[in-house]
Amino acid sequence: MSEPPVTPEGVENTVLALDNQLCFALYAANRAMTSLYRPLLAELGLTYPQYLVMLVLWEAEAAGQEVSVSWLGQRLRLDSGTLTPLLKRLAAADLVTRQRSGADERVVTIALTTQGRDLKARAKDVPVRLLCQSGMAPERLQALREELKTLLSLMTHGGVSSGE
Amino acid sequence: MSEPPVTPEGVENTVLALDNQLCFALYAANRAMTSLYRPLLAELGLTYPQYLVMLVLWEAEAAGQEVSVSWLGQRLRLDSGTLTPLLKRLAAADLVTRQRSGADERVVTIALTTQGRDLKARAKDVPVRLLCQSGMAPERLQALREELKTLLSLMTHGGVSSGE
DNA sequence: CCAAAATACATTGTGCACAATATAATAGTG
DNA sequence: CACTATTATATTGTGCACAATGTATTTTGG
Repeated sequence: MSEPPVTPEGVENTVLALDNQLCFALYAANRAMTSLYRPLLAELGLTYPQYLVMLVLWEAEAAGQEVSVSWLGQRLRLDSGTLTPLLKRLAAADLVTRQRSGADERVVTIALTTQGRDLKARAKDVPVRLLCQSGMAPERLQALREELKTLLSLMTHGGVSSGE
Repeated sequence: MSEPPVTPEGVENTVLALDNQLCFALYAANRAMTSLYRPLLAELGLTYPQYLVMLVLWEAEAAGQEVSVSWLGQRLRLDSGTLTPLLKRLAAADLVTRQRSGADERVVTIALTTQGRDLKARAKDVPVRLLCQSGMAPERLQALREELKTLLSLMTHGGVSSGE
């Protein structure tokens, strides 16, 4: 499509051009997506990261899985510095309870309250409403999601041929 | 591939499953990407959003474009609440200058310092170093980037055929 | 059993994002 | 020209992210 640049400045200008950066496409798309979610989640009284936590909790409950802070962190790739205050806000909103595990006093177990459980039904149509707003074909969105998951696993588990 | 769920709970569990969310793939991939950038950008003394601002400034300078805060905001889709403190930090690091425009006292013009200009050469290999770490084929990364840009424009301009 | 290492969570501090609001300068209207 | 609306940036407040550190609780090895 475009001629390869020949001067050093040309190389820099092409390589460093904002529109050529996958990272910026990712960054901008993520913020745009979050902005679309914001009004829908506001109806539920949730921020976007809080919504993700609730998704995990609903899923865990359906699977009979007990949830600790660290388990949540592994699932969402977030640490206690993010989760602790977030979970305190969810607890203040009466959506979850936080209590020290009896078996291991270091562990804090997160459980849904009745209100937190009931929110699941109201959240059910959020994903569909949102994907409609995106206006992209479902198969294409699904393909994009799988590509992102591939990229994520490559980026987090150290690329193609790391012997590790 | 997977059987469609028949019970209401099954529908909820499928639709709300974390791994089925494009938004989470986007959110997680974006944070993973930023984490890969962090150590590279730390060598330059930049955070990731600061790096994006520098990309825009380098590009604008090459094009002879004068840069205001609002122009930066349009390019990066960020508002003054984010940019003002960020630009003050870049100015404190002596990478940019901020001064009121003579023609219109409302406008703050952002310009590169010599140090800010020189940083471009050191940043040149950052994108390549990063994409190598991702371990995904360049054409595939490029295709993913274009899909994200399409999604972004659909989400922000609300539909396919924005004549704009 | 006891000291040292590991684990789980909490806290602190910095830097975004973004909504809401404030302030100042300019443009538009009668 | 006075008045209003608009525009550009700044400020304030909330909520993430994440590095670094702290603290309490197991676990492990001798």
